[in-house]
Amino acid sequence: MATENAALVGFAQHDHAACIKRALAGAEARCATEGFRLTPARRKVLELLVQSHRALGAYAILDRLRDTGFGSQPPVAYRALNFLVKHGFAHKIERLNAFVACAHPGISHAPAFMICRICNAVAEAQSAPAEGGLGATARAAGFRIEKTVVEAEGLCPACLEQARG
Amino acid sequence: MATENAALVGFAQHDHAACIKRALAGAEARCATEGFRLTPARRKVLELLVQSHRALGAYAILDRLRDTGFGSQPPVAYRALNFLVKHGFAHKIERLNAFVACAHPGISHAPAFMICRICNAVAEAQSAPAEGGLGATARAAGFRIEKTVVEAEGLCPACLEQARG
DNA sequence: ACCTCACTTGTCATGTGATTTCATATCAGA
DNA sequence: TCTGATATGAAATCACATGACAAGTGAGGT
Repeated sequence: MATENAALVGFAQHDHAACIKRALAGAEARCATEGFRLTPARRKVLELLVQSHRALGAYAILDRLRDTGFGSQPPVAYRALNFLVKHGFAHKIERLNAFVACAHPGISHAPAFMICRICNAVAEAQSAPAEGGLGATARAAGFRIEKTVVEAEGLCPACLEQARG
Repeated sequence: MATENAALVGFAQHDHAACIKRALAGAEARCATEGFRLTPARRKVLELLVQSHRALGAYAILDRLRDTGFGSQPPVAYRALNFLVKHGFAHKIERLNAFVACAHPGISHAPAFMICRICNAVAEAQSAPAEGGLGATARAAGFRIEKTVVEAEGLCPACLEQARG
């Protein structure tokens, strides 16, 4: 049953098994068409991220890689993560020094994140700070924005409920 | 002459000596009225941050502290930095794992930062992501935002000019 | 003046995150 | 098949951050 594999994404339940499959298939397809090499290590790291559906530190990923027979030195994880981030399959959460699978792969991207400070669940949303007040400030200052990090910290619905308990 | 001490703040020149004095006096005043203890170590760290007027890593601060006769273990720096951040005298730049003095102390705060990827200069602006699209998304998702991190990376005016050269 | 409680400091030890370096292996295209 | 670009493995090292504990300092009550 789908509910057995249900997990948290964007703070809502969903069919997780299908979602993992879809994400990996999508990544494979895009790598094929764009000429990227989704090697076993990279694929495995993406799978780990999608599977856990939360922010994972590089060393947590490394542990899981080791258990699966891959190399166990930090660069193994970091190289795969860098590849995934570079091509938009994953994002780094600066606040947590951790990584999440991208929730909207393929779509143009100025991601914003909501991070629960209790359970560390992460939901991805869209943002466009460079088009708002910050963009105007930057233009006025002569600063050219190339990339933005937007991360909101707070309480996810579940932990909020818990806290009210 | 003021220009001798001129330095970068918000990508613009200014009278740095006066600015340092003002920042420290302001912090002292606020600590006095609110009952915080601006101890020598804390004051020194704030001074270092204001003086350098850029993002400093905790260990860079620690080095300077050591040279000035303070303790030389990491917690010395981190404790002072935590105090300063907690009370709004400084901010952490998540992207750089570094700290800057607050440019608008006392004023209510949802800071946004512009970070030059070449020279690491940092300018502080105001933001209100929780009141824009992200706020709406969060409300819809049932997420309660408590704090936001907004950091734009790009090129400051000087480095942009350099790059065009 | 003295006590006491809360807070601050100093230091050691350790945990966590990330990169440099160099040798080796694999793949795609000439 | 050669070659250049890219990917991997492994060792070492660097950078960032916290836990734990003992000792010192300050403000308020008695």
